[in-house]
Amino acid sequence: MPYKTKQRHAILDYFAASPENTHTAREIIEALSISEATVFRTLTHLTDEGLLKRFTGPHGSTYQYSGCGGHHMHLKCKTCGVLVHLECSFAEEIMRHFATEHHFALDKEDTVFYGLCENCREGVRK
Amino acid sequence: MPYKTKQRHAILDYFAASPENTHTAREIIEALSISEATVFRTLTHLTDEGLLKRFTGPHGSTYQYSGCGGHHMHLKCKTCGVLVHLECSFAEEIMRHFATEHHFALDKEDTVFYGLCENCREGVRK
DNA sequence: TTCAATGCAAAGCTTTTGCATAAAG
DNA sequence: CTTTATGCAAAAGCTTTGCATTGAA
Repeated sequence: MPYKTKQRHAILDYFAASPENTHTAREIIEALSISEATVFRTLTHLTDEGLLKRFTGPHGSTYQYSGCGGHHMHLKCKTCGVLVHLECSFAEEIMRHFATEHHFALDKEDTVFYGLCENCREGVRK
Repeated sequence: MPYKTKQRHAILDYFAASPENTHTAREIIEALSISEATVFRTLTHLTDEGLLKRFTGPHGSTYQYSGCGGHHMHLKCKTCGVLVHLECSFAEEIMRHFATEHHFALDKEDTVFYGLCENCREGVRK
């Protein structure tokens, strides 16, 4: 089981303070003045434990608070990065469709829908 | 417009030869003996042109042939990496649900469902 | 005391860039 | 002749690892 260290707490608090935003390892390193090694190791642990969600992009990974740890899909806005938790019975419908029609067992945890949220959609129109 | 070079052709042929598989930059570099710089530059160009699809993971990117270039969602198997093109009217239903119920404009091109394909699912059971 | 976590520095990887040369249009 | 592509080597990131030390249980 993980030890309750000052660093681990600081990092988790940082994410919990803005559950709607994603943060990079670099950002944590600079904001909290914790060593690179510790930040990367802790981010990996927290992700493995399900407390954070990791998004891997072309220029490295970003992480986001996932305190709920629920088994559900997510919607992610390509512009502002906000992550919407999809607690919706329609998810089951999607699962069923892929299973019966495409012989594909969807992984809820890992599936992320990408698109534009309401706010950013309006921004585009302007 | 891009020049028709020997290297560009070789790379595109390599992908076209196995449209159902993903390949890494390193693999291309070694298999075709083309310089790193050229491979990365060409992969970027081909992805921008829509001829390849890029998947970014924790340890680098993988690319897959995408000749069809269609506007549809994809299913990707987490185990074998196979990419299934989702040409299915259910996609419209999903779009509509997210738009009306979640005010979210899904991006078909970028949305990838992750899970296990039929073959790999059977493998797990053994 | 025991075992995990930290920090520092060094190393590993993937990917990018500068620049001279070669090839395509 | 003009413009893009190539190759090499160097550099830039992001992330990981080794090792001695610190701190939690």
